[in-house]
Amino acid sequence: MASSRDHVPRRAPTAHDVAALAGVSQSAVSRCFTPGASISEETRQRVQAAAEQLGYRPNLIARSLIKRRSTIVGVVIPGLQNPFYAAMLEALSADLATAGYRILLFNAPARDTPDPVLDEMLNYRVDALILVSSSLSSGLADECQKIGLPVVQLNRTTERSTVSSVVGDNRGGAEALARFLLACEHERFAFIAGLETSSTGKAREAAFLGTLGAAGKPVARGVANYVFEEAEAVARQMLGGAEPPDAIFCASDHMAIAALGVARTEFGLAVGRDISIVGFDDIQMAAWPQISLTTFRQPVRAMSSRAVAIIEAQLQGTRTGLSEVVPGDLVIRGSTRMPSHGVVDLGYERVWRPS
Amino acid sequence: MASSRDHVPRRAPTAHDVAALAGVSQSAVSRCFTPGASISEETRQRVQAAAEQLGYRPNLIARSLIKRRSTIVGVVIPGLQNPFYAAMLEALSADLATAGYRILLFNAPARDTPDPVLDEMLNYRVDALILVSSSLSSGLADECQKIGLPVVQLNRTTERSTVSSVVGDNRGGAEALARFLLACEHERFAFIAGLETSSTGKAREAAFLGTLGAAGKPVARGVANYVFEEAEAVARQMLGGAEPPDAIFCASDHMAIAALGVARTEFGLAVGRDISIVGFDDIQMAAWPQISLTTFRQPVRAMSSRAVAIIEAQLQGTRTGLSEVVPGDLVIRGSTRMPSHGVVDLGYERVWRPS
DNA sequence: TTGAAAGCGCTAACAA
DNA sequence: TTGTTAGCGCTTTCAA
Repeated sequence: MASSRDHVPRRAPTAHDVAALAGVSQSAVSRCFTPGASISEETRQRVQAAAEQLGYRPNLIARSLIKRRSTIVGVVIPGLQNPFYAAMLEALSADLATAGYRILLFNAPARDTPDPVLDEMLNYRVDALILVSSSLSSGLADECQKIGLPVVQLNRTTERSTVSSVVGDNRGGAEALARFLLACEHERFAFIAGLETSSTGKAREAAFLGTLGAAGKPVARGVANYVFEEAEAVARQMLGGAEPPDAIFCASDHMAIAALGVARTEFGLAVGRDISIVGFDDIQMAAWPQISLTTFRQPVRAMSSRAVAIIEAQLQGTRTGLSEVVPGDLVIRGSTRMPSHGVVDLGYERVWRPS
Repeated sequence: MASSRDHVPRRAPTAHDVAALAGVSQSAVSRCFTPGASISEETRQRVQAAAEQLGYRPNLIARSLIKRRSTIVGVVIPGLQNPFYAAMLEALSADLATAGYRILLFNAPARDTPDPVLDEMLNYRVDALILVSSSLSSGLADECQKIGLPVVQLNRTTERSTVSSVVGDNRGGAEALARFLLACEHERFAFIAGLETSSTGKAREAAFLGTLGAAGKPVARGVANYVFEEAEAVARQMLGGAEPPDAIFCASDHMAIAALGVARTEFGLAVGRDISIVGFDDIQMAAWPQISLTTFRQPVRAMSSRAVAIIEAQLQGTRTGLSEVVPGDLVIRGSTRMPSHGVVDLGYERVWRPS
């Protein structure tokens, strides 16, 4: 049997312990670990040696308590199974790290106001909150504003003046897709919606229907809640119907890929000829050769860095309730016909930019 | 100009403020927010009312300091662009939330010992550390053990006795894939490796080469560092060579899908007849009809929950350095030929279980 | 440059 | 059941 002494969990050494060993005051130890502090080279050496010997590491929890800054940002984000969110989290992680922040993560299915969760985050005294595809209740929004906590919604708009938001160009993108499909000379249109409650989804739908309506085209509609399997089911039902659509716009790439699979493998359709299918986001997989999905890009990196920039601005000054729209491109791939005008070849990809 | 008074960020109310308003002691307020504490119904009401009025929320930072428990677990995880890691993070998030923990996230490219990062996490006094596909330096491992901090490596093995680990069945899986490809009567084998330094990758490669070697089959080899584009390049080069392989094992699904795309779209191969391509992980996309990749499954949910269970066990007792292998299945899809024996149809999927 | 002392907001004995 | 009293580990005046 191994010596049980090996397993005794000692408490971590404190600045006090280091001070005692180095023969200095505890505040000297603190100064040694504070960048701009006034401390002699000799003391610093002594302290550093003692700290090393003991394996001392400054307790950031204690520091946060005193400084009233945790350098932690709370990030609330839904379904990482959707590559769009995974990419967004990766971007946020990089941008926040650069700005000197850590992420306290909460990953949960998209809901409108995950209040109990947010309560938790606020109790941890995060320095700011980033809500991806979800929004704040008015009570919580007021509270955040009262204590000066920056909040930015990513991929959701809000009418609350105290909450900032960053979104892709939902209106412009959906309108472009509608015009693009018209340019491809399609006749029977369909839209597969995500969540009924999503401001983002509603904006895309309104712009798509509006543009098509102005051209005198009706649009069939289904709802798939941003769920892959539900999108398959909706597509299956649409394509199996009496007057199947020859152009489908799915509110996200993830759903569009589901529809694509159904059209190709279950209905044997030549996607890009018989039928065009488009999505929204431009996730990584949209560019895979087996997928090759035409879609409107939401520039994840740009959206993330704008969100972080807004937080930093809000943490400095007093400006609040900023709202930004990040523009994107309509990327043309193999899942659609090629229109006769507006196609611009950038070399590594084709985009649609009608005059 | 709006009244500047609107923007004054007041400090958040403390238990002290609540106590003053409610006319009780500060400790009464504390008790009111401590589940099992002894407090009269009347006081609790008064405190609750005051707390509500002020918008009080207990400061968990202060609580952590005193309790020496943060209820935060540090998670270090690489490339969320790889759906395997995104799924793993989602699973960890769910399991840790159930166990009452929050996640302090660090997302960075896979390296062996991201020490500066880990330093940070330890300074935040996380209650435990989960390292996905990366490992601890011996110095840090010792330190963690000294202060009784549970560490578990997920998807990496270790020889350090103080660090626990949870991995999929890398040996068994790679061996099964080798035997499977032999049963499919392939002749010219190739292996596309991930990172040369990954214990997981090495185990897969050794088992694959070993099994094939025992059958007298040589194996061509390339390295793609788990990067999609690199895998495409390696596949392109292999398939364009003099004696192209008719069976390729990629160390991850992500790379296998890259190879699949090249084989299908660039070389016009009938994958599943001319050539078989297999991966490892069974990510969501492997089941997409356009992909349909035969692969060995790493059960993400099971791995995550084992990791969390180990942490909880380690937090309770003294057991340390546990090491678990979570079994998986070889899932047969369209990217391979169908062997003449061992195929078991489960209804929703086919797996390979030779007698 | 240094140390002493007073907290940051809370929990946990200990008395009352 | 309550209030009083020490701290948790650190930063930050303030004197020395």
